[in-house]
Amino acid sequence: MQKKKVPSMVKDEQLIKKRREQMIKGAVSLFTEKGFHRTTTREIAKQSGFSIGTLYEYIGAKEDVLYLVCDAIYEEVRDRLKQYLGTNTSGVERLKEAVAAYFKVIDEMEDEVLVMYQETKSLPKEALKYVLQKEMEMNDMIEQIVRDCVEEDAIALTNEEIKMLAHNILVKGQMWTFRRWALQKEFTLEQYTQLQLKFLLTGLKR
Amino acid sequence: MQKKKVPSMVKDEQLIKKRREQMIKGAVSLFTEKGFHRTTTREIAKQSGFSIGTLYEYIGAKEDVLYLVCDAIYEEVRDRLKQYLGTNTSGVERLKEAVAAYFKVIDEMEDEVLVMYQETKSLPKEALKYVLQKEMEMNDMIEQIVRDCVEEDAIALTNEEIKMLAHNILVKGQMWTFRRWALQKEFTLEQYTQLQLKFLLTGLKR
Amino acid sequence: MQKKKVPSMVKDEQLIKKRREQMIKGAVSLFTEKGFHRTTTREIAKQSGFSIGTLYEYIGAKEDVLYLVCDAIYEEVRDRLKQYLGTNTSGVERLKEAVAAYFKVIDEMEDEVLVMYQETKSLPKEALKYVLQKEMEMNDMIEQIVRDCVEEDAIALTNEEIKMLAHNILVKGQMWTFRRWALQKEFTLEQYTQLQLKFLLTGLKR
Amino acid sequence: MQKKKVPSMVKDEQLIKKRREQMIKGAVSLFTEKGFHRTTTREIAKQSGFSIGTLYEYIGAKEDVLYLVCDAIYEEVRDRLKQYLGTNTSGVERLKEAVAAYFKVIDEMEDEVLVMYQETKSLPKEALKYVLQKEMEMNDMIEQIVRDCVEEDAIALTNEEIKMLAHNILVKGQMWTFRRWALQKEFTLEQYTQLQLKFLLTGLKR
DNA sequence: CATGAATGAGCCTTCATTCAT
DNA sequence: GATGAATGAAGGCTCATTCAT
Repeated sequence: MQKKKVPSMVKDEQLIKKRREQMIKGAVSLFTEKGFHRTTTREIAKQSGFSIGTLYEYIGAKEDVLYLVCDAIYEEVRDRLKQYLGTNTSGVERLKEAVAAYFKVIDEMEDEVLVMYQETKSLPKEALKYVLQKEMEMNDMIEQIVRDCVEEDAIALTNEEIKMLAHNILVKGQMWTFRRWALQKEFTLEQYTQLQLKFLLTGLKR
Repeated sequence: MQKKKVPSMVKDEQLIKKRREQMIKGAVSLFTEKGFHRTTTREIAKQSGFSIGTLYEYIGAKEDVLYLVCDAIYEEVRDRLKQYLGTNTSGVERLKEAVAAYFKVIDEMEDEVLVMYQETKSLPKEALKYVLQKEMEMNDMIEQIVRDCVEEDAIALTNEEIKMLAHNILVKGQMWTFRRWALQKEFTLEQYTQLQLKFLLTGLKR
Repeated sequence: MQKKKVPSMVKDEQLIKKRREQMIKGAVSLFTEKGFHRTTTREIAKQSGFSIGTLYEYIGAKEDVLYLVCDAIYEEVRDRLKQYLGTNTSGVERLKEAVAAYFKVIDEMEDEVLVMYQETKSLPKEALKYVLQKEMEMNDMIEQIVRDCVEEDAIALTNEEIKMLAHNILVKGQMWTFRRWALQKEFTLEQYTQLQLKFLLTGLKR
Repeated sequence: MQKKKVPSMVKDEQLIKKRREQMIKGAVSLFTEKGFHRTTTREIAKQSGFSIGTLYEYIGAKEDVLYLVCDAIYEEVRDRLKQYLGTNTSGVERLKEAVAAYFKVIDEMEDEVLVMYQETKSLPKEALKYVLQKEMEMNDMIEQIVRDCVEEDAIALTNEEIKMLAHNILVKGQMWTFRRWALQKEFTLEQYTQLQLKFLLTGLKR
């Protein structure tokens, strides 16, 4: 699927990038605080450091901001994840490292992930599809890591089980944010990671 | 915490109950389709089968509708769950049955649960607290079932593990709705239940 | 001009009178507190001791309540004034007594007079005319008393002066209510009366 | 007391002033015709020559319009009055001129004064206080003129009498508007002024 | 006669978007 | 490119009035 083209009146690609970065940063903080719908375009413009007129030089509609935000977050989560993913280990160990890395990324980008997670549904259909595809790519990344384990005979899983496991891992990451009101009261990230890994893996080893 | 009193101009308690049931039903279908913020009070009234004026005879503000919806869903999930929970089995078997029952309830109330799940954050602070508490009660219910298993020596878990497991089970139920775009394409409820039970339990047995 | 007919669904004239008295009493207290426009018909009904449905059995529209209130107040002011007006004196003495009596009535009915005074303009045209006519009758009453003085040669005034004096007296009564935030801080009714009489009369005597 | 700050989204102070002047002009004509409560914000916007959206760029709430109107009128009355007040005369003559000037101003601003006079009570509490204070300033202005006469030995009055006289003069000005339905039928402004001056002064001279 | 639930026109206000400067 | 004043559709909510019981 094509990356959605967010329209801009401005030619200078460099400038577009810069302005949109300001925008995303401002928007995330506002969305975190009051959600997408309760945030006005004026507020976004102000928080981004420019006028409402300028905001609309770089987007076509308010929803584009949300799209940009979601897109950027996915990108960053993926990039950071790749960075953390040392490939020097293998088998279950690699899976554990991957999960821990994923959780770490999520924790670092708590607010962003939560926003993305809660507001995605407000995207217009086209954008939603695209973002959902990004989510599936994330899923595929995780799935691949699991699949590697299986192929290395480190664990034995059917194809369906692999898919399910990937979903589970993904959600366990997300729930660290959307259930933080309960989880982060009881566990540190490390505890959370260890416990979840235990639940995830125990019995999976040969 | 006190149940939030939603104000009504109408005195007949019976009627209030009836109208609010209409309201909740209408609202859920709309919230499912377009979300809380994109749904107008006029639409809610119409879908509920009465006028905008009448709607406001039974609520004080739009947010009250959301609260009523969330409250009703929790209540119904809990009631149905209790109904399904046959107490004739014990140990791990009982846990499995409970999880299956819980998943079944979630599946039956898909739309409702999804709405509640996605829109809860739009509640005003007081109402949010109350609803979050309901969520914790659900958590406690699951936790108790797990705890029973542990006390029967059916499984061995630390206190923290019990808590985490309860969270996991709860979320695994919810994700059936909020990831349905992926999960329900690949799995039937039965498959989903079986697979999740397998992941949940394998290795937990003595 | 005809007294405006306020429509009623009820036949029993006795009952109409009773209910409307309740209504006027309730309405005055509410209008005093929040003004005609900010008072709802529901509030009037409640304060009057019956339901909104019953209210509309005795009036045709909200404005009728205001009309009824204004009419009743004029009536009462006039009645009380007549009562106070001992006819045993004559000349300037009688004028002074009349003014003092008038001021006393105003003071006793402060709230009512103020309401009438401030809300009259909200009456529908027809009713306004009628009420304004009542005001003119009041004017005439005062004028007559002044005119008597002149005819008795107690004071010398042209016809125009008589008219103006009547207006002045009337307004001096009303201002005791609508400037009470200033006047009643500085003067008692007695002081106010004495001072105003002095201003009114000094120099008028032969 | 601080002048109430009416909020505006627009930054250009010059523009704010201009728009608010349009607004006040439009609002006065509407309030005169139908009163504050019966006038809608849309009507105000239209009459002012801009859209409802623009109206709200210059005020925070409908009541602000009323406040702006009242404030502006007081200001203008005071300014005009100062202008008319030639200081070349003294004693009773000066008082007479002042009263005549005041009446003239009132007559010129009939509608405005009447509006202010009748709708003041609809102001929110804070604004009401502020406007009442303006009224007291007016009072003080008149009082000072009277006091000057007394100090010049032109007339002899106790302190209380001075205060009362100021109130009387003020009200005699206002009544020219709120009793115009009667007074302006019978008198021209000049006649009214002469007669009132006569009543006011006769006997006050040494 | 009394009641009060139902109605919907209409109000105030917000805010995404445009466009002249 | 940047600005921010202008716009008006649309939303939440109120309340005078009606009418079935």
